[in-house]
Amino acid sequence: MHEMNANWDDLRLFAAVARGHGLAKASKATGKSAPTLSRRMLDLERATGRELFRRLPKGYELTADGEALFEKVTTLEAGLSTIWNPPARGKRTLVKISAGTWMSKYLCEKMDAIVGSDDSILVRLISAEEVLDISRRQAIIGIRNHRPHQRGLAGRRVGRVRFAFYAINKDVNPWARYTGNTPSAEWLGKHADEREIIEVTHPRNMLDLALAGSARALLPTIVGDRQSGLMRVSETIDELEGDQWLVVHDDDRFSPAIRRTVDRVFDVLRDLHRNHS
Amino acid sequence: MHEMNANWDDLRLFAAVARGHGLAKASKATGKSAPTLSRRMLDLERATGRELFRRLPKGYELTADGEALFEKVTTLEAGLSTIWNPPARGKRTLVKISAGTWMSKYLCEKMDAIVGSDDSILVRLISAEEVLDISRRQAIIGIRNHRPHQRGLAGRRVGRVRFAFYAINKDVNPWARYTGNTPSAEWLGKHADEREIIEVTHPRNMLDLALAGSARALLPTIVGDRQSGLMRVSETIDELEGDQWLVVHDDDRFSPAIRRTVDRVFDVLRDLHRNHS
DNA sequence: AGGTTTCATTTCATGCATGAAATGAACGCC
DNA sequence: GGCGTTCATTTCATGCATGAAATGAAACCT
Repeated sequence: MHEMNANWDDLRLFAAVARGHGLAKASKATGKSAPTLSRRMLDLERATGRELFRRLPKGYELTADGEALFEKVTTLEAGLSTIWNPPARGKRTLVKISAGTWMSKYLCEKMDAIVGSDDSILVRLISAEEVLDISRRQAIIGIRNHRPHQRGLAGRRVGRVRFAFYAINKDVNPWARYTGNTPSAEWLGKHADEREIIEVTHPRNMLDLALAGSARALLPTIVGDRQSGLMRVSETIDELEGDQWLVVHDDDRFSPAIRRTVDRVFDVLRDLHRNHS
Repeated sequence: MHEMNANWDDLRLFAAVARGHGLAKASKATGKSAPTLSRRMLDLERATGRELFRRLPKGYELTADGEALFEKVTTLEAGLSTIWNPPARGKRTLVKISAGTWMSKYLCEKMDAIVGSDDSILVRLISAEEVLDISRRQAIIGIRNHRPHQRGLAGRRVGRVRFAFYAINKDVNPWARYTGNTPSAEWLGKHADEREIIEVTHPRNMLDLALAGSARALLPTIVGDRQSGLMRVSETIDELEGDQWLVVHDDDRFSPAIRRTVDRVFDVLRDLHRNHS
């Protein structure tokens, strides 16, 4: 057996067998069964080319070679004792997720899948139409409609987003118009002309108007197609079609807690696109 | 994850990943696949509660925590380098097996199963009726008709041995009598009376006489019943019935080579008894 | 912009290490 | 001597860690 491939974990188990003077006590200490320990000790004797134990009816007794190895293993065990620190308890990682109105709404529906039983994170969902600065840590995770170009940011493409009008039926003609600074809001401003318009200052009010039968709302198809009580009343708008990205700061990929959260947010978003297209 | 259960082998793999600056080179060095290494590094990060790597498109880069751990692991790796010595090559263990005539004959038939491809042992089969002193290492393994009582000897019961007369047919009347110092030889001396006797000074000559049709031979049933050309021509002799034991010195149980040989001899003998009874 | 290469991660099938159960051995007690 | 206990080892079924294959991402080249 080549040195590089010998299982170091057999050393840890060896120490437990030596301390317990046999397999029975070591089995309790390590959570491995006695048959497994028996085999692993034979593996270790083969790897070292030495007889480490006398196998007696009442248990295992170290040989001189075994005593020497035990000393070496307890020394390295002590040296390793500082590396197995669990993360500080009660110290949650704040994970700021920024998304627009429609994505925020969806993430709220799926928050159980994002947080679950993970008590090492504290999620703050920042619902805003403007783009927060991830490189300055205004957000940790961003849902974006552009690929990240900024240095130090990493992006994962989630899917494609299209816009269309939605209403309770085709007879509804007025447009609900959001007056903010988004591509879809700008499109509405450019194409409204002399149409009957109802202006709102928050995107969710467009949806309210549509559901009330008062106006058509320009919504992402992944949102409108899932909304009961509404139907699509136009073709999709080519100008507004684009990709959706999950953006993270490179440095934050190193925290297991953040990695897990990123993965779960990504999964949730991918599900949305997968079930839609 | 509790410290006692953390897998030390992850540390060995960690060093390989750190040296190879990623999973691809470490996979070649360790013989583990990249997916496995990826999972094991995540396991280790969980056990330590630290981010050990930056995961980049071109591979893995150690964090400061990772650098610290790498230093510690290479130190312990160096400390362990002397324990993985393979056994000295070309140095065979001499395994002296002592048995009486009939068991020696049988073991010779089964020597392939005992030695096989095991080139770490050299078997010396000592065929003798007298009992060699295992505690003084005249023999390493003994096939005995008594349970070992001597301190430091360990015995494993193989089976039961019975004696009966064998001949080519019931019409053969002379007895072949071995003049040595065994229980069956003594029994023959006590019961021969005025019978026609042919004396021999070696047990195998009794068999020769029987096969030649010149005499009856008192043989263990496990021997006589297997001998083509002979049939049992008497009931078994109660006085001569007894157990057969495999006896080893306790100290010799620690050598893997001897252990293996003991196990194989035991298996071969058990087969004999199992197929017979 | 499209294609190729290299790397890591995910998905899925399966080999093998593991543990439950059975077995064997030794010891102690009645 | 028979029975019970404790321990280790063997046998057999199976859960899970592993690796093959697929997938995704980034970088580089044309």
